[in-house]
Amino acid sequence: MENEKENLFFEPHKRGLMKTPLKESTAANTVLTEIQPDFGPLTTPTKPKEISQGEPWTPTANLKMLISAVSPEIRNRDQKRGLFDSRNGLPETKDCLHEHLSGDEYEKSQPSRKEKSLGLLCHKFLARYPNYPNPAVNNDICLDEVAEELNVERRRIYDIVNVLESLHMVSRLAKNRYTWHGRHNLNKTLGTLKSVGEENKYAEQIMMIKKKEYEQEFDFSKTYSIEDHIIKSNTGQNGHPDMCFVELPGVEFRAASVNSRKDKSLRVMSQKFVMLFLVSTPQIVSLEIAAKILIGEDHVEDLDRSKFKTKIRRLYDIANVLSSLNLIKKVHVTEERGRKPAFKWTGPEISPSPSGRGPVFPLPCSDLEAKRPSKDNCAKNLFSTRGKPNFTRHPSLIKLVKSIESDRRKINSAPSSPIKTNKAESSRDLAPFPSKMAQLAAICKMQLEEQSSEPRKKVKVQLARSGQCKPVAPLDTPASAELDLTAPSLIQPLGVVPLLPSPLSPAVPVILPQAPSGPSYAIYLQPAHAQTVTPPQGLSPTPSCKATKSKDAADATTEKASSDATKSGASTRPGSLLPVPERPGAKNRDKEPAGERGSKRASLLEDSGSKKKFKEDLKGLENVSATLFPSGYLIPLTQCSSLGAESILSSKENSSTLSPNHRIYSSPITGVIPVTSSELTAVNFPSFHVTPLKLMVSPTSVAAVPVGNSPALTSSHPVPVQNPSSAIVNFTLQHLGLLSPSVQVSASPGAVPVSPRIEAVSVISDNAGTQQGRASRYDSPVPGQNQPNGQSVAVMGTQQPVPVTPKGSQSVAESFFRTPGGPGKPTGPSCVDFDGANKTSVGTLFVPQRKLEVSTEDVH
DNA sequence: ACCTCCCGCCATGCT
DNA sequence: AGCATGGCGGGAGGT
Repeated sequence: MENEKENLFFEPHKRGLMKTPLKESTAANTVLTEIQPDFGPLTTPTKPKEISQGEPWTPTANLKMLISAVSPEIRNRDQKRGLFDSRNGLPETKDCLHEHLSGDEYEKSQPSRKEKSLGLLCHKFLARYPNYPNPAVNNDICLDEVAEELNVERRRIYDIVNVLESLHMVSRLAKNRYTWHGRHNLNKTLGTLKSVGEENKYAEQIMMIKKKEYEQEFDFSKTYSIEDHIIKSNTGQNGHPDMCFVELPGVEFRAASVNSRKDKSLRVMSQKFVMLFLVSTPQIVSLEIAAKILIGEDHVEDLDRSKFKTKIRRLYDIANVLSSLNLIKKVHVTEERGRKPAFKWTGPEISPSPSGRGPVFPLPCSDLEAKRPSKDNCAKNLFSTRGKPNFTRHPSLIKLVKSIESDRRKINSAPSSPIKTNKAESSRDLAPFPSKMAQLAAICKMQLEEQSSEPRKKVKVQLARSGQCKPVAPLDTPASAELDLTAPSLIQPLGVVPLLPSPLSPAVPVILPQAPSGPSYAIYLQPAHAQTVTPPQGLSPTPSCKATKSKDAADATTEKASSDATKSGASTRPGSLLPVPERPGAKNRDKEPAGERGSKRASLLEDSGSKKKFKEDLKGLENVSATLFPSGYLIPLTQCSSLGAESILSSKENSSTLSPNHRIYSSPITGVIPVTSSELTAVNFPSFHVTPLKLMVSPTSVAAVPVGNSPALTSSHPVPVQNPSSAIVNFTLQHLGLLSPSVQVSASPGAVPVSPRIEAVSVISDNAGTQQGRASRYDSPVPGQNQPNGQSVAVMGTQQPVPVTPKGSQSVAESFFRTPGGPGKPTGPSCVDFDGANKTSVGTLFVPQRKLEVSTEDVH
């Protein structure tokens, strides 16, 4: 066991699969083995089981730290008890103990509760895998095995995996299997989450709650109602509550989200919880506030105690895992009332829309539910649609998303279902889609903004980039490497890019630029359409894309496209996937399945009418461009139209496989990127200083990150986009008005002058270089692999909660988000409401925060 | 007495 | 029916 470390990348499950989950007693032996050696020095209570894991990847630093943090107490106890032998080879001892000991003794001997804590368990779990796994290696995780090895019930593993999944550190492959991604996508994910959090106005909500509390202290009970309303409205509208799982672009998260319950709490709660940290200025979030916000809908005050308590319990679970990841640490906030447990973000600073623009997009659940028959209601409990319809996203979007998800699920989820071979595939298939949408949306925004100023080229570039990024980052190792290379150059990426292509090309053999991408997209989209029934425009985004593509490409048949896409996916993976020996067949299967999926979907949905619908829709929309982005993802279409379409296509393609081409394009894109950032900024943070940074970042991200998706964009745009036309317009206008400067800036990332005002705020004087530096800060264990994404780390200066502009920004945002799903209808009215709400909220924002004294005490 | 949160029942969903 | 997931909250360990 010990030897295992040998490999740089070990395979997670080296062991045979044993199914039986053992309980501690039984499994004890096994378990012990597993634990890492790293601890060595420490007496880690836990079992050292496998040493192997630790080393290769991350420098064990993380583990050590974690362990040290966690374990000291435990160790001591353990030692006392003698139960643990943390050292290796002890398992036996343990067993003996058990056997010998009689009831009481035995029990005593058993690990104390702490030893069984989720946090510790999580450390053990994490210790098994490198932070930056080699994509080439098989990184599958067998839950049963892990449970056995760690000697815990499977239920606990689910808790961990669910949280990790929310961060896209793992993704579900199949029934009992997950794929370990490590921190490769972490920054990107965080960036996306931040963007989404901003969209949801979490910061505002937090302030409101604090304010409320503050008032309460003074017995201003009345304020509650008002505030509550506000909160509710925000939540609902913004969609927090509604939000479903936020998916990232590249990584194959799609798979992860597959499960039926996907949207449920733990995962979503985890993401929301993280969002709170990313959005709040002090980056300290108390459990109480988090619980209130997460509960959202319910009247905060009214919350039943039980519900509140339950929420808190869950938050502890999540916090334990996040703590193990070193993303947060426990602290206490002292307020007038007293000390409250809270957590402080200790993870990397994230720029709102770090690298990717498009990758992420939150899935809207609530609305869809209603509309959709689908069983999976996103939020059964938490987000309950019930309370209010919240949605950040338009119904149409939601529908799309759901449909997509459902498809995915069907495809992926089947527990028994064969494992998806490569992430690449799956990710490409599914992931791209969403991300693309997001990207598109972002692009559109950009375009809109830029319209005035800049030409489409940028747009295209961006698109291309986005496309590229996604595919590349997650999957291909090589890509990542390349990316890394690129990163340095940042702005100059262009030059770099070219290089990449060649390397990539090998990896992604077949990928035809457009063909692959096109098809794949189409596939996804269609289903949605079909299922959704939705309005043509709104839903069709994907389809539209296809349509566009098809148009561009000469209407390749969807089927072909799908097939191509599949192929491409397969091709893409190669590099990354290789590792998995077993699966050669599987891969094929997977591929095929994908193809099938695509074909099915396509055939079913697309062919039947989706395409036609799309076209029609498009026509209706008028412009092709519009069409492309049907639902608003791409909203900007009109303006972008010609360009947009192309860009879209390219992006899609890129995303899927084209990496090479895309990359190439992307380089140019750099310019593009900026735009994205601007968009993001505009949307989310118009007021915030972020913008500048973003700009900076974006380039970097682009260059650096293969993934390319701009989470921010995605997040922000995705939902909103739906009604492209109106919404977009509004956006644009607003942005221009508010953001214009930023926008411009973004537009010309490198050279372009920054908008004066914003700039000042952001102070981005740093240029690309800065970006990079920041970005990497956090992780770097594995240089090469590190994230390609590289989100820009742009750190924003301080963020202030509510800058002056908030209102405008909000309104804008709202419009996006809100956009009524209806394809045709832009969301006028709804928006209004929001605005009102928002404004209110805005006012609220200023609410005095309480003084929080944070005593950073570490817990554990 | 309160904070944490483990534990495992049992609902949910898929096969 | 059987199995995989995972919501949920009782109640116990810690402090």
